[in-house]
Amino acid sequence: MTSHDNDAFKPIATVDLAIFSLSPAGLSVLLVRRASAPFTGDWALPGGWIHIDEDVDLEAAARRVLKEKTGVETPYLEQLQTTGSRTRDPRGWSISIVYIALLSADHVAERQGGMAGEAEWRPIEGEGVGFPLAFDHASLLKEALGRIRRKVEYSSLPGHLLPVRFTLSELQTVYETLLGRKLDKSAFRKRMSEADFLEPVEGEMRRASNRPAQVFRLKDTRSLALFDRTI
Amino acid sequence: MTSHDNDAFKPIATVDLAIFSLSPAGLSVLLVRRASAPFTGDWALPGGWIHIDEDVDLEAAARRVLKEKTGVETPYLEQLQTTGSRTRDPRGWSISIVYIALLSADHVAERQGGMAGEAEWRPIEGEGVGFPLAFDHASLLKEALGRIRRKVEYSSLPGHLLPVRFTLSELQTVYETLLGRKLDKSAFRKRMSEADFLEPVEGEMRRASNRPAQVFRLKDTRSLALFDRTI
DNA sequence: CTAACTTAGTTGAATATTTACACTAAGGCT
DNA sequence: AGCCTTAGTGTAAATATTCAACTAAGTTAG
Repeated sequence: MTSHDNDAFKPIATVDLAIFSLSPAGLSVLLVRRASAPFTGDWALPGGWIHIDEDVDLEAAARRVLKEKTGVETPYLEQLQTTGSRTRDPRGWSISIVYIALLSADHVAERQGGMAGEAEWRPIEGEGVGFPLAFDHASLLKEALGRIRRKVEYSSLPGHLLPVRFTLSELQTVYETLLGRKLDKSAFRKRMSEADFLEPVEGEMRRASNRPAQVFRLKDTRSLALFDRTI
Repeated sequence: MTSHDNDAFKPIATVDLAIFSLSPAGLSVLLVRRASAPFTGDWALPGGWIHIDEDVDLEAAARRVLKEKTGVETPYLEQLQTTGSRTRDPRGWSISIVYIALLSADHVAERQGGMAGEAEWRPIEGEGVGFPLAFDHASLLKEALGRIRRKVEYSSLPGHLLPVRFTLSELQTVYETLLGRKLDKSAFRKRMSEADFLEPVEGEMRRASNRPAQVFRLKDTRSLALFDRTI
C-alpha cells in the first residue's frame, strides 16, 4: 500500500453541533430524533453533510446547520474536536467535525415554535443527558461539556447564554450554574472588571429586582480569540 | 438542494502534522518538500491520506504518518484543529485534520539518518519559519505554535521535548525557551512539585554539570488529560 | 592540596493577590 | 413609615508570589 494521490480515500464527513442554552432546569442541549438508518428513532446531536456549493468553509457549514435547526443566525460558535474511526458509524469509516454553539435566552424564546419538528431541549445531568445517544454522540457531548466547564474559568463564554444586555448579578448566576458552586460577589465583580470582557450600556439601568442595576454587554467577540485555548 | 443521504459529499481529507523538537537553535518544526502538484517544490507540513484499511481512527492515521516520516512510534500527539474550505486547496473543497507531535531529543538523535529524504528541521522564528508554506500550512503552523505556547503555562507539555529522564534544571530551560523569558528557580520548582507532573527516578543522579542532580521523569501521560484545554 | 568557581536545591522577608464577610444605599412592599 | 431585598463597595486576614540570598556538593585552576 503506497501513497499515490489517487489512493485518496474520501470518508463520509459530517458537521455535528452541541447546541446549548439555559432553561429553568439549568443547562440544556438540543437533540434531534434520527429519521433514517442507522440508529433510526434514537436521539442524536443535530448535524449535516457539508454542502460543497453552499458552504465556503467548515464554520459556514456549522452555521448553516444551526440555522436550519433553530433559525438562529448569530450564535456563539466554536470548533470542539474531530473524531473519525472505522467503528463510530456501522456503515464504515466516517468523520465528524463537532462544533459547540451557545444560544442566548432571547434566541431560544424567539424560536420556541419555529424549531424543526423533532428537535427538543434536554436538560444536562452530570456528564450528559442520562440516556443513550446515536453513534458516539454521548462521548462527543461529554467532551463538549468538559470544554464549556473548563472555559468558564477563564473566559466570558457564559455571557453568550444570556440576552445581549444583562446585569452583573444575572451573569454571576450563569457562572454559578455552569460551575455548580457559589461565587463571592466582590471577587466576581473585580475579576470581570479586570478581565475586560464587558462594557456598560451607558445610562441604561434595569429594575428587574427591587433595586436598579447597571446593564452590561459583552465586548466585541473577536477579542475573545486571545483567550481561546482549544481543548 | 435537499439533504438525502446520498447527497453525501465526500471531501478530500488529510491528516497533517506539526512535528516539533528542540534543536540547539531552539524550537524546530519538521517540513517536507512537496513532490507533486499543487505547490510542487514548496515546503509543507508532513501529512497523508487516511488509509481506510490500516487506520482504525484519526489518531492512528496521525501516528502512522509520523512513523513514516520520522520512525518515531511513541510521540506526544494531540489534535489541534480541523480546517476545511473551498479555497485552501486549488483542486477544490478539502479538509485537513491537524495534529501536534512533540519529539524528544533522543528520538531525534536516534533517527538523524533514517529520516525520509526531503524532510528537514527548520527553526521557529516568531510565529512561523520565515518563508511561505504550501496550502494554508503557514496559518496551521501559527495556530500550533499558539497552542504550544499557551499550554506551557499550565501543563507538562515541555517535558515531552526532553529525553525520558531529565533534571529539573534541564526542564526549566525548556520552559524558558518556549516562553521566551527567564523563570524564577524557586517558584518553578515549587510549581512543578505542586502540579504533580513529575516523579523522581529513585536513586538516580546525574552529574552533567559540576554537581549531581536528581533525575525525574514525567508521570503517566494519561493523567495529562485532566489539564487538556483544547485550543 | 587548596582555593576559587559553578550549579542544585532551600530558605525567608517583602510585596501582591485572594478570600471572606461586613457594610452602605436604593428602591419595593406591606 | 418601616422592613425587606438586592446592587455595589470596603477591608482585614489569609494566602501566594517575587526577589534575592544562602548552603552544600562537587569540578577546575593554580
